[in-house]
Amino acid sequence: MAALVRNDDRIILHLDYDCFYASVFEVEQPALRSLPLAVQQKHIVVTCNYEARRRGLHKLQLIKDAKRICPDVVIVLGEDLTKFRNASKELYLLVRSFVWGGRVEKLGFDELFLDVTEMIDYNAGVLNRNDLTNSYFHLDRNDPTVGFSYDATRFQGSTFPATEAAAQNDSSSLEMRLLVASHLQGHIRSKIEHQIGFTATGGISTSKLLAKLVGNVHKPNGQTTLLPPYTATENNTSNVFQFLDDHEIRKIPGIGSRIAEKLKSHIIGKESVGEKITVKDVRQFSGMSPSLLERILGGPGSVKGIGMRMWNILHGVDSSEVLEGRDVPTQISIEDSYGRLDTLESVRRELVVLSRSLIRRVRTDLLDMSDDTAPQGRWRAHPRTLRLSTRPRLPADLGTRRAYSSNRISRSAPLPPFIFNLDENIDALAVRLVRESVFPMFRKLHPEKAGWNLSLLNVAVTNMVETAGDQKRSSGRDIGKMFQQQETVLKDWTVQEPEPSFANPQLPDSPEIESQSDDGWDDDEPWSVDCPICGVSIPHFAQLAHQIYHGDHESQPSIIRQP
DNA sequence: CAGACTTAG
DNA sequence: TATTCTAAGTCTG
Repeated sequence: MAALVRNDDRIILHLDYDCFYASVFEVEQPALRSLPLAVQQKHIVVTCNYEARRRGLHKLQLIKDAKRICPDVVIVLGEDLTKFRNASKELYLLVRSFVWGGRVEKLGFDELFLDVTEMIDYNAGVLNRNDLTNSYFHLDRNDPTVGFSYDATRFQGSTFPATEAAAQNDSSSLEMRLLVASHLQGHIRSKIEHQIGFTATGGISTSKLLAKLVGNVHKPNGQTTLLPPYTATENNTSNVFQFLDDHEIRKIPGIGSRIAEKLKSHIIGKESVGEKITVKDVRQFSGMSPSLLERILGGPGSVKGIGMRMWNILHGVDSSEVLEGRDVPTQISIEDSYGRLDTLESVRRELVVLSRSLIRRVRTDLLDMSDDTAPQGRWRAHPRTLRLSTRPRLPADLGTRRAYSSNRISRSAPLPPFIFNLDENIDALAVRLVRESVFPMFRKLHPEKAGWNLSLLNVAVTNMVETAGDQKRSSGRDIGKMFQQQETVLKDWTVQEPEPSFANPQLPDSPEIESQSDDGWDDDEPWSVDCPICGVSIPHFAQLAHQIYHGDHESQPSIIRQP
């Protein structure tokens, strides 16, 4: 058997805000707290509060079923994610303010991973073992008045297993470090509740995998610490195996429907329709090994090294790091779904609506307003690529049993830079973007004029290039990368070509674009462009003056962003 | 790189 | 089973 190496030196917290979308409405309108509340997107309940769950509602239920089961349910519309995104950001910033080194990773809108190893090792180190009951947790190394009192003779919240074995008094033991961490977790959850109004569920362990899974044990508004021992000895069984073994494999993070199906059919055979299979079933399967898993799960399209990775996960081993939050996203996308979308004109109308939202989001998420020298805001990054995705409605004929597929198709093209013009109104920018770029891409994706019917449209910007001078992360480290970044940004700024360098996707027979066939983008207004040194938006006529102001790049004549 | 696929909430 | 509205990451051609 391969050696089992578990890394127990890290302390990881997982936080999950309880029924997040519903809670956002409850915080906004506290009267909703005592009522059954469901959040609707299109024809389904995407989430509901616990009062609604008590009455039989659940996630991803049809609205008509929800109303039938619970006629007095309060239904609110949640298709616009803006307020969820804002609440998520506010919570993230609060939590990050507690964690040394800002080691906080977001997973979706409602989950966080915290690497609190340094805080815990420091605080376990200053414990007074003669008076553990009156301990003090230091939230600031340099200011001893910042922190909270706690009782270090007991865990805060619940544990798994529920009853502890013999307590160890050694401050460097894993048990003591986890105990201290459970009090930090409790403090953070209480701040989240009292300062912002959300309850959250917490998990405390030594990896993202175990912290997330163990948090599920007491939901909602609870927290659970996975107790040692994490490795089996002659006398004790490992609590990690104890905990993991009864989990359905599909519930393990990293095992999705695809992998679960493959494992299932290889372990219990093909004709197993609704059956469950647990971690123990897989782990104890005859001949189980990383290489057997590699044979079962490998093959074309699957990730390399998947056998070893799955073997580790099934043994509770996860060495993945808590990644620091990024200050710019890698993509921004807007989508909507439709019951029926089968004419060019309706598609064009919807694409304009989506593009408007997209440009609004690009402005709110990519514009840094905290720079006094740029009153309109300074671009933190420029996306360079535009992507249109659609989901054609499945042919209804023999459609009951079709293979698994994501069923989305997409086309990408360079993003025309005029959308960064802050003086232009968003409606006009959206109409132009659709006319000159998105709609031509649609024609490329669906060359036939009719005969299709779409259930989804998605417009996205990707391929972000960060603006020079935007510190990657507050720590300001990794100077080499910043210079490298600056170099790649500068490379994008070249002397303007006489010809428009990014043409419309070539559709000679497209009547929609023939009116402006040969003047490209730079027909009317001069674009404002962004200085690669300081990021400010410069009108065309002021570029030379701005370059002289910087001196750095005075050797470059007329700079314009190349697609 | 573009496009499909997988996983996640 | 996907259903909603996203976001990230990996693989193949």
